[in-house]
Amino acid sequence: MIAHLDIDAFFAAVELHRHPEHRRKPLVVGGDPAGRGVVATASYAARRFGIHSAMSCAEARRRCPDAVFITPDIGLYRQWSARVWEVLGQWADATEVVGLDEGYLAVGDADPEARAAELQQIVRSRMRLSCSLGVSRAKVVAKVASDHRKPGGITVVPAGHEAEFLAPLPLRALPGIGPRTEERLRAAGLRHIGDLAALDETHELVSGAWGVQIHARARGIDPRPVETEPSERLSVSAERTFSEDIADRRELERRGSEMAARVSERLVERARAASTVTVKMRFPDFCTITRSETLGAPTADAAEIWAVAARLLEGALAERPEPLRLLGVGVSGFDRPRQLPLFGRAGRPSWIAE
DNA sequence: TCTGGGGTCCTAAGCCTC
DNA sequence: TCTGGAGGCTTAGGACCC
Repeated sequence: MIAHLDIDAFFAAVELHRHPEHRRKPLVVGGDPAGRGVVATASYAARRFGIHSAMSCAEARRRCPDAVFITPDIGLYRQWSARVWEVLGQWADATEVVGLDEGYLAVGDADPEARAAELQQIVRSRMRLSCSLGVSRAKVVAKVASDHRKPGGITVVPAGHEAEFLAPLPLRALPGIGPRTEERLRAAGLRHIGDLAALDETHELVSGAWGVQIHARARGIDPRPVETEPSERLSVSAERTFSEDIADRRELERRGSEMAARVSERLVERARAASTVTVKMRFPDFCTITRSETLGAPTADAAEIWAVAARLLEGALAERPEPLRLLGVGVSGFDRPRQLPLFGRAGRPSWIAE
């Protein structure tokens, strides 16, 4: 059996350990409520005001002017997360960490209820954190189940009852169905996961690789194992939403070249070079476009990455000469470098040709 | 007054090669 | 030499996730 463990309001819970004086107050971890930030995590006290993840902080403050707002400290959450999964790793046959606050554990077939309670107790006693667990034969069902009784709940779906468990739940409860897909499915008259599961395999909505997969998952079929090896990263990027839209080209170039330098640093840290450069631009109306170019040879050099990105930015702004709300620089298409940089000059790894 | 940042995966069109 | 299909690559965008 596979358990999905999800730490309840993780960022907020860590902040409450650091700031016990806020324990009784609604707490929001996220951006500046006076700026363009959004809510990363809201404590359960804040959720009672209708505040939830991804809501703009300005809206959150409107809903609860007395809430305490805290800027996320990702480094701290990483440390906590690493400790949680280190502890859990000693108690499960295998663990797969997904993000900072959740993951899967292989827990064997004997008394899953007791195993889940044991894991929950370990997180509570060793880390003083509350978590919810879902246990099932199928990964996707375990994930949905962990969300079923939050916070602090345990839901075990016995083998053979996966489809039955999923059937009455709303479409959005199934991972992979976001607002757009829900809208499409609802337009076709579907309301619950069971409606999707009941579609004939030949139905147009469940055609294509994605359709076949979501159809299988709706029926509780998910053969993915617990993956203990973290997958290789496929892209690296840096982006920034500006506090005010920027029209000035020189300012955009300054910000963009900084992002290229950050991306380059991260490539060098990982001893990687990339062959595709992408720039992302978001205009004041929130319309977002990307432009990318694939180079003849992979690079990790900040100046080279920025030279390509700047050209793409220039081209896009020639087509649409408007201020930018967001600018991003990213790279993908990784290649192992020919050799590791032993004595490379700062900002210019040694494997880049002079 | 809305709407982050860093990712992955899928699809589709256009182009190229075999 | 022309045609057409298959399939890969590049590019762009969309959707989704934590």
